[in-house]
Amino acid sequence: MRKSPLILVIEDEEDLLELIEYHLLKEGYEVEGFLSVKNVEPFLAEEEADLMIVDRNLPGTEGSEFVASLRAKGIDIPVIFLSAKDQERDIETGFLRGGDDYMTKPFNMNELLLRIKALLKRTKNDLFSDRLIYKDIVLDLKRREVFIEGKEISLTRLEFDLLYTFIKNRNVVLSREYLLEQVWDTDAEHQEKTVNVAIKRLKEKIDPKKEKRYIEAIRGVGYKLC
Amino acid sequence: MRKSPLILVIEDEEDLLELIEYHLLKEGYEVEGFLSVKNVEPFLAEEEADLMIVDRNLPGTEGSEFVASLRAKGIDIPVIFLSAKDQERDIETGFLRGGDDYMTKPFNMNELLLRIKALLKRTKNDLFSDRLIYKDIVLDLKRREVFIEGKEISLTRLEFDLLYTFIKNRNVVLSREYLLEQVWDTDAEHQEKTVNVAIKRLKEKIDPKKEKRYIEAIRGVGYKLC
DNA sequence: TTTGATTGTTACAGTACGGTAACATCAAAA
DNA sequence: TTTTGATGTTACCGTACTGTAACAATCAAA
Repeated sequence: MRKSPLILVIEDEEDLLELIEYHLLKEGYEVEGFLSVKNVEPFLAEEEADLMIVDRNLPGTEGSEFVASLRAKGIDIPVIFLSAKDQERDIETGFLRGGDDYMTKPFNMNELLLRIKALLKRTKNDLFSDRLIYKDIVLDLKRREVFIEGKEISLTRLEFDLLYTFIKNRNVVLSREYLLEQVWDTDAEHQEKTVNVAIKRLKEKIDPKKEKRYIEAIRGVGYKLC
Repeated sequence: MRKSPLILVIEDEEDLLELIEYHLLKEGYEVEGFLSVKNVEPFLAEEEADLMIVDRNLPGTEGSEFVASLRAKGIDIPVIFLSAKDQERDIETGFLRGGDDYMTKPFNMNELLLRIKALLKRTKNDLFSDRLIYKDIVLDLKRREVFIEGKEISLTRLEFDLLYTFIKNRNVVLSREYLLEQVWDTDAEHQEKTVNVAIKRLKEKIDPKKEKRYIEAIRGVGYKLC
């Protein structure tokens, strides 16, 4: 695993790209540069980047559209946008998300480095507040992502909420009644059998080979995670 | 009482040890590092640690054996094991206890920090799990676990509820009628004989060698725990 | 010691419970 | 619209649990 953060830089002006890469490397970051959007996504399929620096004025795609398309696919990396002075106004109109930042060209390299540092720190702190870990299961609450032994698996809303409830109450036996209250709509009435099936489906996803037995049925009482 | 948790790190690679120490200190933990197993136990005799990070591949002793030997002496500190990739498989085969965790090298420092946080929080919470104790019997009500002389035994719903009722009413003679009311379905009618058999089965499980005689029959009246 | 009542033990059968799959329903996406 | 995926419902099966009855052991009083 990586010791220092990996930063992607997507910038079509080759000189500027090299300048940024140089400074980032000097700061001890790992850097991967791209002259266009083309090869970024395949790269991300292989490597987990910590931050992207994206020029908004790329040939072909708009930088912000590219980022939006990544987000639609669940790739959620904080971004620092580089934009021309005259685009400054657009910035405020929505495409910037909570974790993001931007700078207008021409910019001061020191300021960029400072912002990178700040952004990385911020996202790192976010991880602390939002991740729930049980054995080799990691739940990212904000992103609603689940990793088991480091590999991501996809859960439905119900399954995620169910697993979340179990991890929050690890080792405690939860009755079907309680689970229905916590996980299902409070107003809708459901049979307790419904819980059985939901748990069966969850088990199937988090432990398809039935090796781990994370969730156990406690006959006559309910279920528990142990 | 310590302000921040004390974490022991046992790792023979000096660089890695220093790296871990550095990050733990930065997170505000108190840290004590060891290059080998040798001085750990004397240290534990003096100081109460909250967590240990133990490399499984130490020169001389196997990390897990060392931890097992501590446990045999009643030193019961949660452990995060660091193991090489190819040892990953052993992990499941038993030496990992309920409170423990592990990571495979090379690992992500952030993830280690997350797991430390989670583990510390969990063990802290565990202290508050509500338990009912009678002599050497421990009932954990939320988890529905029963320990006798420290060893867990498994009870069915009926047996657990029965034992619970007895411990709640220790030294009091309980009539079969009362027990039927308390433990069995209130609506279903049962013979009083049913209680006899249920208690016989419970006795069998909590005292198979018939040494303890926890539950005693009071002729003509009922049963009591004494 | 004997006797009858009470309790313990065992075997057996019925039941309830949980797992599973198949189907139905619903909502969202294409 | 059609299609897809998510969720609820139902039915069925195997099994763990539990009630019952029959019998054995024990106890207490005579």
